[in-house]
Amino acid sequence: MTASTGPRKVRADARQNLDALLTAARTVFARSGVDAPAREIAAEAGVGVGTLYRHFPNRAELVAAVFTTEIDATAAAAAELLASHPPKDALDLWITRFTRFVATKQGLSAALRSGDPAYDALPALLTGTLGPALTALLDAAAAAGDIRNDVDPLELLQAVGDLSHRAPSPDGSPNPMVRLLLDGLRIR
Amino acid sequence: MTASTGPRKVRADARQNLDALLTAARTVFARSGVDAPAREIAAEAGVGVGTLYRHFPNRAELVAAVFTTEIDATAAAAAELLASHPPKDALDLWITRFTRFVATKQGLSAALRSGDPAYDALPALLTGTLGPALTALLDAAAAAGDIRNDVDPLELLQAVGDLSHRAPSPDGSPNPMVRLLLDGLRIR
DNA sequence: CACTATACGGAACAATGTTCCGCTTAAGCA
DNA sequence: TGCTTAAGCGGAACATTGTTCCGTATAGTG
Repeated sequence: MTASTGPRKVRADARQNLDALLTAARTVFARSGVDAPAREIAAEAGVGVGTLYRHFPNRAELVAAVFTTEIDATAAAAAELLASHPPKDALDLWITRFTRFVATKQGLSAALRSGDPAYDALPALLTGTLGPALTALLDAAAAAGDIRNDVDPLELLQAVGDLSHRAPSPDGSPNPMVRLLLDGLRIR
Repeated sequence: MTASTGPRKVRADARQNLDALLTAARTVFARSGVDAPAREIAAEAGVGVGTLYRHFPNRAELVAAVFTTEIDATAAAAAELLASHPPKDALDLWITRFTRFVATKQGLSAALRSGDPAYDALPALLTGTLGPALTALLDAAAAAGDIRNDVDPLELLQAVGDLSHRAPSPDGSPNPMVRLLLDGLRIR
């Protein structure tokens, strides 16, 4: 028995359109990058732009909504990796995964650092859910004496994002510059 | 006696307008960032947009023209630093200088990696003149056994640019993430 | 089945990069 | 010095985009 608070039920067509928009956005982002025109997404969803903006106050919110699931999964992976690998390996593996996530989303990296207020929601999403995950990894590796402990997780997260625009190499090996950055972290 | 090849001399007002545009662009870029509207730059120069586009085929060319001097100076600094410092120090100092240059130009870093074809001229300018400078520094430091020698200078240049968007700290100390990257380079 | 709040579509608006073109004027020449 | 003419100019006009607005359609509710 749901509370009697709701004045009305959400319209069925509204829910459908919302789903259609998310699906369309996923498709279009993959095809044309995160900067794809709103009209293109609306068209792909078979919906007017007005409907798009009714469901998402602006592009950034839509982008955020589309990637939330994947970001949450990435965050969750940190704990799993930590449970099944030595701290340093867990950190490396997780960073590689994060790198691949960013590199895979055309234009995400650029959007993240664009400074364009239209994309304000993205950094918040990333730091909010990935920040704690990375912090856990860094703490564990630092406790094991593998890496220095004077690095701000959020800064590192941002930095790795900055370096992750190149398409990932087919063999799955991480971006060489990210590797360099991680080497800088290591205590030798 | 100049050659008789020139069908006509460049008009005096054209040359003046070009100077005015460069000056105006420098001013506006400093005030509003590299993404400032073309109209704003034209207005600041007291000139129509048509004139702007007559002198520069697109925004990127204008941006490139404005920064060429400074970029050339930065490239030249490499040789000087190499002559007056141990290789490793020269490298550090130069990177710091480059970092400050990028960080100082609002939006330059974003423009560089935007992938927007409108800015294609910028990476070419940077890699073209700064690439050789950095190569010389890396070669010297590698020869001295200070750093690994398996790093692509252009990739490193790009990476440092990617990490240099934050405003430089007032004390002139380099970006911590750039520092980390350089630590990764070092042979310990 | 009627009523109404919700949601919709898409025209309209604003900002921006870039192109076009009729008018102006500096250079070259007599 | 005055003419001719091509170089150069200004800014309106066009195309693309993000976002807002509003008259119309309709799902939920009683």
